[in-house]
Amino acid sequence: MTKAANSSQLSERSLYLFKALVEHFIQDGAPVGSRTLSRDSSLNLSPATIRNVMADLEDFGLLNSPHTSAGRVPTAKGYRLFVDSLLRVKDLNSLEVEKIAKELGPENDFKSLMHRTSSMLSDITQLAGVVMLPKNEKSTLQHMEFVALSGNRVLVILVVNDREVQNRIIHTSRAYSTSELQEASNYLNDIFVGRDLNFVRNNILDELEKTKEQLSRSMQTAMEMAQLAFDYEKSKINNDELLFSGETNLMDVAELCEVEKLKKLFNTFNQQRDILHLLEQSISADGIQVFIGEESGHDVLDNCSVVTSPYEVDGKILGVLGVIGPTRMHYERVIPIVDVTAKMLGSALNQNN
Amino acid sequence: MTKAANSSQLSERSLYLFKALVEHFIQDGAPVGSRTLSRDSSLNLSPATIRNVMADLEDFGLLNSPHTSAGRVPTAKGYRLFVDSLLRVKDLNSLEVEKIAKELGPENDFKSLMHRTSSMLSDITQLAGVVMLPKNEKSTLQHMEFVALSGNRVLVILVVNDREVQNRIIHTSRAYSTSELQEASNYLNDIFVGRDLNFVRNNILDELEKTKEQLSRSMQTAMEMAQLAFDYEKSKINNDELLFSGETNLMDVAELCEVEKLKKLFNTFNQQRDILHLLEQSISADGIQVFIGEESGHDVLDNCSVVTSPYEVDGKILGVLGVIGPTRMHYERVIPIVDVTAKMLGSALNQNN
DNA sequence: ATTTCGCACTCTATACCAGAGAGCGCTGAA
DNA sequence: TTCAGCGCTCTCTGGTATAGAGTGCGAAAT
Repeated sequence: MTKAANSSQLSERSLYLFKALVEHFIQDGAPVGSRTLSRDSSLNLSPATIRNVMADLEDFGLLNSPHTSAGRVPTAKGYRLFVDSLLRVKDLNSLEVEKIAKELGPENDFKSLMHRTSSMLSDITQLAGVVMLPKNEKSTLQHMEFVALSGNRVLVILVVNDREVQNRIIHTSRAYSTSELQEASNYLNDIFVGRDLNFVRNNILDELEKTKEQLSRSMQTAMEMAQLAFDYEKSKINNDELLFSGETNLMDVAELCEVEKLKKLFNTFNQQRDILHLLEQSISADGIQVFIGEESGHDVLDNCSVVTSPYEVDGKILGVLGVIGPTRMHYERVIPIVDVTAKMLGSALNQNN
Repeated sequence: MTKAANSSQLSERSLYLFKALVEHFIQDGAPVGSRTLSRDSSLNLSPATIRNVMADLEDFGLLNSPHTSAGRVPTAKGYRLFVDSLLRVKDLNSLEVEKIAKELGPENDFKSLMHRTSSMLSDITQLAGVVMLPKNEKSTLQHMEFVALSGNRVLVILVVNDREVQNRIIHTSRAYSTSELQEASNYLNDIFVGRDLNFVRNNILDELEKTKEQLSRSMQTAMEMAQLAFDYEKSKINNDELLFSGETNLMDVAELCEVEKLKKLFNTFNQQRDILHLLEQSISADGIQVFIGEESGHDVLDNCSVVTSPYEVDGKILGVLGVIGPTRMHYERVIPIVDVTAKMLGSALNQNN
């Protein structure tokens, strides 16, 4: 064992070679051997020397041989070191920045802005993009409205958080006139606008009791109707919190070209649970985060890395976006892309909503 | 050449054997040879005889040998004959019908009803489900509403066709009060409710001119605002006309286990164009339709069949739904499933909206 | 002490070959 | 008309040989 390995501290040269190896592997995808590295790295070292160094790196758990006589491949720990300490992030060229800016223009409404962000991410990186929608825990009622439909049905529209419009149809026991519904919504708006949605939900009944005497019979029914609407709102699970794009790009990635793996991965995307969990980890940490392969704890992501960044408006984090690709991705490009996109989405949301 | 081949009319027996062969192939996916067929078919014929029959069937273009000495496989034409004339559709067992009915219960709103339909189709068939949303050519304005938001923004809500809620945010030059907006929407509702959306779009300006004198200045601005909203509505392309589910199920299908094919197929799904075109063909024909493999003209669907049925409310066809799977699918099961689903979706829409 | 060279060894990928098995078409007999 | 038999074709499987890439280690060189 060489000095480097004993000192539990890798030499400058070892790190340099390690970096070269990782870059080479990211480029080619093939395990890289001593000879290749000797040829390509600017240090003039013989393959034999490099073999010694690589043996050290393997002792440190940074490298790994798929089998006795293949080249070496970075481990998850190796990628970690690479991403955290060795990686030199490239600046995006102005053309790319421009493209991002164009996609995230202010002429989009909220939902389509999110969609565009996701598909733009996948497009520009040629990997899979994902955007986590803001969690609507702190939903504030902005406006509510009833519209009479045919056949004893009433359309309830809720405007929430200055941005989101929810609607559902409820069936009522009798038909309501437009003016009745107008009256009802005016009354409810007066009381509840600006309040938290949970508060509204919990207090509709109380309010109903409190004002029972002074309300006309028709108004009471209207209130009950509103309650119905909110009960629904409660039961409605937010099952489309994640937007994916470009999953098919992952089919081009050599590491994932087995149908079995792809199926598992795609199913994970569809279930959303695991990915959601992963993204939620990143919502608290600020700035770019990189999850590498098995690190994440989800074995479906074995050969995958996830690069995420929260996006925020007025310093308040709304959600997380990111890119999913093979561990062997071009971090130096993907990281700034995710970074810039998060910032631009933030400012687009700011001026737009 | 035997008599059967000359008479340009296949014998009863030939057809029986053909049917047996197709069923066998659908079951196993492996080319089926004369011996197998001799063993499994209830006719007691020797492999040699069956070989003669199979040769006839091949002359008719119904069968095909992948290579000299494999079994036979049905051609597209063969599937066509099978589906059109030989197939005996199974009745669904009550359990399955129940399951479909449960998923399409009336407690769903329009959009989620469509989603459920699609995912139910894929779930029950273990193939990919697709639902084409109603084309909104004949959109009738049901109600419109303006809601003031912060910062000179106004939320415009359109209720269309007794069912669909559209909304967008427009930026205005000044802030409007709630009562101003109320007044504006009342006015516009009076004029335009029940009219076609295109009519509204085209006549807003006229109406504005006509009533210029009698309107207050603020009302005029409100009208302009409405026009803005409708201009947007026009530019908004309907890019989510198709809902897919269970694409990953196709990964289990042996015929499609090559990554390249899958990628092409998935990309086709994402582009929607080709599939949309296919489904539109089926909207005019009433009842179940089966597109088999290359027949459809889209070579991505080489090994795929598409089973579709339009769904209707009050005898008016709203859209099309269906299942996409390998040519080698269990038609006798899939066809009634699609059929029943279309009918149930129709009645769910009827009582629901 | 570090670097390098040389050599033996290991593992993979590829091609090639042989034998088995499945299936076909054809012919001639029942 | 049916069917048994025969020769032929094609695929699949497993075994073997070979080339290539890369390692590890000891000895020589710097």
